Amino acid sequence: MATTPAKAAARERAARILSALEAAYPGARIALRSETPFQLLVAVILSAQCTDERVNQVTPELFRRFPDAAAMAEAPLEEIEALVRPTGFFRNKARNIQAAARRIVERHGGEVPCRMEDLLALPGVARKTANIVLYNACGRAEGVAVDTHVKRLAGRLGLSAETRPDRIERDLMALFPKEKWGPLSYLLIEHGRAVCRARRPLCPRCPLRPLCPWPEKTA
DNA sequence: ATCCCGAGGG
DNA sequence: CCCTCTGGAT
Repeated sequence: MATTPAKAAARERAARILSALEAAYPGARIALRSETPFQLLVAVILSAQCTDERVNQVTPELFRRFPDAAAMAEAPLEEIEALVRPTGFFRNKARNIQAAARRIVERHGGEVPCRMEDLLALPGVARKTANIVLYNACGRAEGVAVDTHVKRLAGRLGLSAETRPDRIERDLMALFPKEKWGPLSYLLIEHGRAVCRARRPLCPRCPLRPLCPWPEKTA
């Protein structure tokens, strides 16, 4: 594999950032609650532009009524809409959840497929959602889940100068070893929530301060 | 680029 | 009021 001193230096810096994150957030992992791969998929679809806490408030009742793909495929759409309304975008989310459930029943025997190509073919599922399902339900990461937190932190930390999620993901995949792709998302998300917040980032108490090129806005 | 969409913080 | 929260489809 061809490499350059600049790329090696970038990976070295990325490794230091990763070590600091692992030390600061030893328990970082997915916060969405689910019992099965299908429930995980539904929870991730619901998490778009919504806090995971709110998703966890609606999923217990949703999964009690429609626990698997077969049940969700037959559910009255209005009922799904009513149950997921607090998460926002409820019509799109309900429609996508049911359409995905039907496709899973018809083409995958009722079980969430563990192939990237099959996941991306599900309505409402793009790389961010597929990456999370692959890592958490299938036990292997084929990429880095780039959500709003990862996007923001990658920019501030100088890990990527891109704005498109797929390009940010490509940059992160080049910077970190494959076995870190899965955990990396949760470390960045945890840090993004606790310290490197979108609005008033807490730079003075940031464990990554010496490694961060972002100009501090707070004193 | 725009739309979908609710809830909470400041 | 404006911004943000684990996006995706048109």
